[in-house]
Amino acid sequence: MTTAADRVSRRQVDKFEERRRQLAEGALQTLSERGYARTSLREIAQNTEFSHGTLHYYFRDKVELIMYCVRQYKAVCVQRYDAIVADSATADGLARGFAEGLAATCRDDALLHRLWYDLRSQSLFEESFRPDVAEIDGSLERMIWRIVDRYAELSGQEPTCSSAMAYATFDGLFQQSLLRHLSGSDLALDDLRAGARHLLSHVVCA
Amino acid sequence: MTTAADRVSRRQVDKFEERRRQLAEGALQTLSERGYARTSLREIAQNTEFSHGTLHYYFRDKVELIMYCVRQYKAVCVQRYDAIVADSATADGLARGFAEGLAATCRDDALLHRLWYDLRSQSLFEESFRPDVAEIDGSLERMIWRIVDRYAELSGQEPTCSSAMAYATFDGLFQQSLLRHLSGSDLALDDLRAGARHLLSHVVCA
DNA sequence: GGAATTTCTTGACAGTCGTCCAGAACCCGC
DNA sequence: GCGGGTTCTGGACGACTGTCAAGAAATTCC
Repeated sequence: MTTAADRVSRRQVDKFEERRRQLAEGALQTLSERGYARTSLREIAQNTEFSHGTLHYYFRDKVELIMYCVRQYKAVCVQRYDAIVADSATADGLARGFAEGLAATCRDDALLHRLWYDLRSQSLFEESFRPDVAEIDGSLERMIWRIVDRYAELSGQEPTCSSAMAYATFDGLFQQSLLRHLSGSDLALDDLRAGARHLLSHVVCA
Repeated sequence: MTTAADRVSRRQVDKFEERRRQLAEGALQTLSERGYARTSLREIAQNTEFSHGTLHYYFRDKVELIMYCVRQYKAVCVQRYDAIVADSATADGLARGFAEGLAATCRDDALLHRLWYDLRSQSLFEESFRPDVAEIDGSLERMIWRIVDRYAELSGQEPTCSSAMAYATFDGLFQQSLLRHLSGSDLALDDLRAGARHLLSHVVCA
């Protein structure tokens, strides 16, 4: 049964979680504009309607806030491509949809992914970042593998490499494209599209 | 002709440059251990035999020091693989040498390359970093391309992708391997070797 | 409406940061 | 060994950082 105290506590927990989510959303925005190293808690708070003290009411310290943000980022990031897998009936259609999806992500969410690469680099130095970063990396790898696997299936071929390999190469391609796109290159997105399709056709064989 | 003043001035310039190089070397060491965001000028100075004030005698500000370090890193980094190209007489020998070179770099210079990925991420936020980062990225791309091109030549095949594509994928592979290696994975180096050979055989065709 | 609890603000704290500068220490030609 | 230039030191400065706690404000409950 549910006591009155449980109901109260439950609602408080929900409100608490909701505010955490809301604060993390603002933080994610500020972080993606300024980068991890240059963003202070006061700056994050200024882009919300709360004071900097509030951040310490909802998060123990800066690391906990950052990691909460990263996990929130992941949720948005991964599922985008599963619709493409579900909607594509031919290998070529999947390839086209995937390439377009990557280009759209690079164009529309450039700042968020810039932050992702920043935080992944930080995790090379800050061990406390690694578990969450590894988890996101893993879910991205699985996402890429669903694409590759479905592409192989649709084209009646077999993947020629491991999922780790596939993820590493697609990630490298995306990262390089992001760098060029943010540097103002007009060709970056087209090259990303072409590169993705080329890569996809090379990770499978009959 | 060379005047006495010229000789004096010349020697001073040399000494000045030599000390800059020496300070940058120490800075590179400290930076690679702690990362860009966590390394202060005082900390850099403490790992040399000089005081923190000296850094500002030889470098205008922190950015100039960092960029000087990065350029020094580049010089060490690129040429390593050209010997492999020159020494390999067969396609398979080149592939083996290249794969072993990548694994050795990942093992021996992990911290330096961790710093490279850190600084490249920083360049996504700090525009003043971009020219130097882009230049290093370009020289790495050319280095990779010399490998691929020579491999195609030795195996009587043609490259199937652009040099930008080749660099992006090999870089992605290396970066992922570095992350796993630094996280303590024993398989990282072997996977890197295998991945590199696999990738190399797939960027060419008859 | 008043008491209790949650939520939020504000200011302070102890550090650290990059930068600057007055002057000490050193080097070198004369 | 003296003088002038180069090299280096170490302290000071103001700005900024993450963290904390005391209390104001808002909300909730009876």
